Amino acid sequence: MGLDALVGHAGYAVRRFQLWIFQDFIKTLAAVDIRPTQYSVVTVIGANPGLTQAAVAKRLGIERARLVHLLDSLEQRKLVKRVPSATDRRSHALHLTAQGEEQLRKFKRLAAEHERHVAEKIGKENRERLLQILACFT
Amino acid sequence: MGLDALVGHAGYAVRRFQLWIFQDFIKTLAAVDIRPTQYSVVTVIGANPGLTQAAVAKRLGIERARLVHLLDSLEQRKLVKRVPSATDRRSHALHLTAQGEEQLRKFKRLAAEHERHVAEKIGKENRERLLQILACFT
DNA sequence: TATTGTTATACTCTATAACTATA
DNA sequence: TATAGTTATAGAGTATAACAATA
Repeated sequence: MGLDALVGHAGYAVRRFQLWIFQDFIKTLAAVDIRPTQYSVVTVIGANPGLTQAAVAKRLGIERARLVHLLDSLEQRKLVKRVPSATDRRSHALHLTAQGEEQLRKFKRLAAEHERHVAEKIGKENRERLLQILACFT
Repeated sequence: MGLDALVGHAGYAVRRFQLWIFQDFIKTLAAVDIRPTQYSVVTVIGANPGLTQAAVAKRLGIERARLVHLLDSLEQRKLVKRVPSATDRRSHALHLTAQGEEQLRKFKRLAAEHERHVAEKIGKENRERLLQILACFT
């Protein structure tokens, strides 16, 4: 069975690849129950303590409304905390808890393992090339 | 604001790229009201008339249950028809209508235009490299 | 007036399970 | 018993709009 025009479409290949990569990520981090979006949120807060919700949402391309629920869940799990902002009473400063910092190190180790799966799948050099080509989207 | 570990993750870049590419596809084909998944279904049926629903679903990595609704919509729009199979009364042979064939040519012209947008965004050679790297996922 | 976080709604997509009619 | 198509449901993800508190 032929795919005809789909073979020449970057979007089709990228979509299939993205599905594979997310499935592997979810499986590799299943023991800590962290999904790709959760990982991106915890990582960005860990690297930039004190950010507002609006700033995180904008940087990661997530809707503000969706981030509310993501943070609710992460806060319940004691990984993240919302601290009242000192300068703007509308906004929250986001921080990792001590437990969040500790867990993040574990998440990163597992994410690195996932990344090795990617390298095995498409080749180490191809993975590097891919990151270079798509650097403008990060 | 830094992304920390996210910068080195292929999955993050691929996800952001995929969102961009789908948005451009949807916008470029808005005049004919065709989304990426619909395009992939019509294209595969056009290139392989007579396929069963199960075969299309498996080839494109779509759930059988979801394909039912996709085909309902495409059939209502007179682009696709379900023909009773001659050999297996459980299954349908999928075909494009005459109108479907005609419309598909228009879809392909617009999809090619979208593909040029991709080439402009990441560069012609990078697009080629990307297709080569991800060929194993099609 | 505009922005922050929140709530609510709707629609798409994904993942299942179960049903029917066939094989 | 297994498979093809269908129906139904639940959970993510996306896209909006609107609201209260605050700037």
